[in-house]
Amino acid sequence: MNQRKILVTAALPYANGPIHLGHLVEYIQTDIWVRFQKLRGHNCLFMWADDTHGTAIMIRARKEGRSEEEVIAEANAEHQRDFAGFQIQYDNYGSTHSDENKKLCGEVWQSIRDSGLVKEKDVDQLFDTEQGTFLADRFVRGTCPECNAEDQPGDNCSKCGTTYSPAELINPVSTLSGSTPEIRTAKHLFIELEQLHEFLEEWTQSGDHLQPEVANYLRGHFLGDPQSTEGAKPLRDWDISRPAPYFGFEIPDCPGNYWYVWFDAPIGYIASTQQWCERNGDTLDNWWKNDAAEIHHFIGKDITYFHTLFWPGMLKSAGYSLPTKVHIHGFLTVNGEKMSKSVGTAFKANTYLDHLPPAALRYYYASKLGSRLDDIDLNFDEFISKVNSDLVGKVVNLASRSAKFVKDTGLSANYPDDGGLFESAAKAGDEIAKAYENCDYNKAMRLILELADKANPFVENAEPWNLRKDPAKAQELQDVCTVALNLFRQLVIYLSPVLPDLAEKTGELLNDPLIHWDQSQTPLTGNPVSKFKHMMKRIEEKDVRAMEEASKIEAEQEAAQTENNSEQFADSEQPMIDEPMTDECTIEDFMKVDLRVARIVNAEHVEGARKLLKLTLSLGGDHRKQVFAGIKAAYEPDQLVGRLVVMVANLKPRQMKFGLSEGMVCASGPGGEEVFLLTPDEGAKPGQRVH
RNA sequence: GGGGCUGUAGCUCAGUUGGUUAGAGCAGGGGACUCAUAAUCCCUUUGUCGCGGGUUCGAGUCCUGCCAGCCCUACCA
Repeated sequence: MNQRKILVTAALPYANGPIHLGHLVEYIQTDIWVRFQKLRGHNCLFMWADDTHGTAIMIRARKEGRSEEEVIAEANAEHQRDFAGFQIQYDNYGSTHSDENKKLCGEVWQSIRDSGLVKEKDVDQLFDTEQGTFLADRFVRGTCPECNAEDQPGDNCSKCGTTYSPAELINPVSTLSGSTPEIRTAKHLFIELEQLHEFLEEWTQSGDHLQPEVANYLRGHFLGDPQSTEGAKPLRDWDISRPAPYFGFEIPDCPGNYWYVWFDAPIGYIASTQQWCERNGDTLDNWWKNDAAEIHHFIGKDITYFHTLFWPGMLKSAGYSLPTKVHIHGFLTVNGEKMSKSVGTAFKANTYLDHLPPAALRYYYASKLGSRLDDIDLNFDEFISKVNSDLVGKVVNLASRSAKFVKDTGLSANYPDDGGLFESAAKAGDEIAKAYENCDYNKAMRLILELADKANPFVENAEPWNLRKDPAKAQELQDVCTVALNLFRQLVIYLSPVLPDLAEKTGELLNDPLIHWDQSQTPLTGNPVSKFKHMMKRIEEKDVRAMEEASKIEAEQEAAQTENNSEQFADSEQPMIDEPMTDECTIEDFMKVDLRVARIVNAEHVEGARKLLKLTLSLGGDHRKQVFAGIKAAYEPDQLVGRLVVMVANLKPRQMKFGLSEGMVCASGPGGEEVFLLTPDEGAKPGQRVH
């Protein structure tokens, strides 16, 4: 077999948060593919890194009062801890905030400049004057200019679906500071992607670089179809720079401006390779400028266009190899629902590991992952039954029901007649390998389990537990167990990209490490058999429940914390809907209303009145006012006497059924029992005017 | 608003270039066994293939309309 050179990447985890089970779909998918390629004897590297730049990390560092470097170093350590826990094995783990990356970004940038793809344009963007930063869309909320729905995101309205720019919002508010941002104009650099249209059309639509539905998506959405009546659509310019302040790399020939995070992030793949090369005496060109080397990216469908349009464009301009294939997967849902942090279904990697074994999730994902973009669902009932019945009940059971009968004798010296079981399973290896290669892991798992379903009946019919009772049948017993253990070993080799742990334990059991796919093609004979130890535990429902519970508690704690930070108040907009804002008034208008602090010196029920209380208010000295207030349902007179309120002191007196009312007390609320009197802060004195 | 994908047994999914009575695993029911982590083995029930049209000798498979779900929509869909 020709040894292939294969470089693999997974999307770079963002250094602003923990790894959760959704991320792990991709990372486990990638790890399985890499392990598979290595097992087949190929020269395969998994190059990975943290994605560290952008506004989000800058803001977070600022809020926590530490440097961005500290924030990303902590994330890096946490990420690598989680990956180790899930047995995800990479050859290098870098960071986009590295010297190597900075240098490479500069080189790529220069070639793009030299190709004449860069142009300057002025861009209007909202600027938070308190935080001193431009605001990305997701940091702005405001009233929809179309339907007047309040508290809508910066890019489109969740009520009416209109899309707009954040600058068009009525009453925009920065979610960072709560202040009103202003529009500022700044120079941005753009890459004219349209110049690469023909190349991208060619690259995306031919050569099996993309799954067919992705190629369709790109054509329908961005590129247009040159054959159709509408023809090709021009690609939009890509805004590649951000003005200071920004956490990232400053653009060398454009001081005060930084590369947008999506420029330097994918270059991080190359930078990570560079680090590996330096450590291993290899050269970058050997991997990134070599037609004999394949490059495979694994990503989620949300970042499709970055990897299928911008990234190939960048690589092309800079003279690097283009991706051999971009493998795109769907998202994870939990029990049929979108993962949700607040509900606690965004299970963190280390929360899972506190309660459950990594192999279980690896197998479960493998059994659900196909080569397409469908979302996969994590259903815990299915999870439990799949792991228990497939792995423990069928696969591991083969070893645990036969190993101890040959503990003293070891495997037979010659492989016995097994009715062709081993041979046909060996032949199935090609189809299983093909399924792995195509990322059809669910198919691979199905094929492997079919083999296990044939192996168990063999043991059943051979009845080793009866054979051992008759010393004359010792050879037969050894032969039966030799077959059972070889079929088991074969299955474990096929499963080893998914279950490296099981492969290792099987190697120990049979005193022959499993390191190559081809070991599945030849039976193992004559080897001693070690004492059988449990290889995999059944999943208990209570452990799953414990994890769910732990995750829910974490979610609640986090929610409580955000509330304490008064970071974001999720107040209802109902009051504003019930009583929309009135027309603008001038300061002169306002000054006509004489608001005064007043003390309630007497409060009493009014005979015959359903809603009213009669209040006597003191403005200090002898200034007294009598007011009838509609607060009977909300307050007892006793509660009121003595307290300070705010009143409209110069309101024209009004003759009411029960007497003259000489003002109003200020209160909010819709009425009835929901009336809330305004109280000045401590220190206010009756008679003081409210400005 | 535009676009992509999906819709097959209670659940998770297979169904190759359209070709006989539509399959598997799990779950459910019955039995066997006791070596094994209440594991295993045998037998067994279940389908208006989302709905409606069309092409065809023949459609789960191709075309079309509709419905439902999921996802995407670059600081201008």
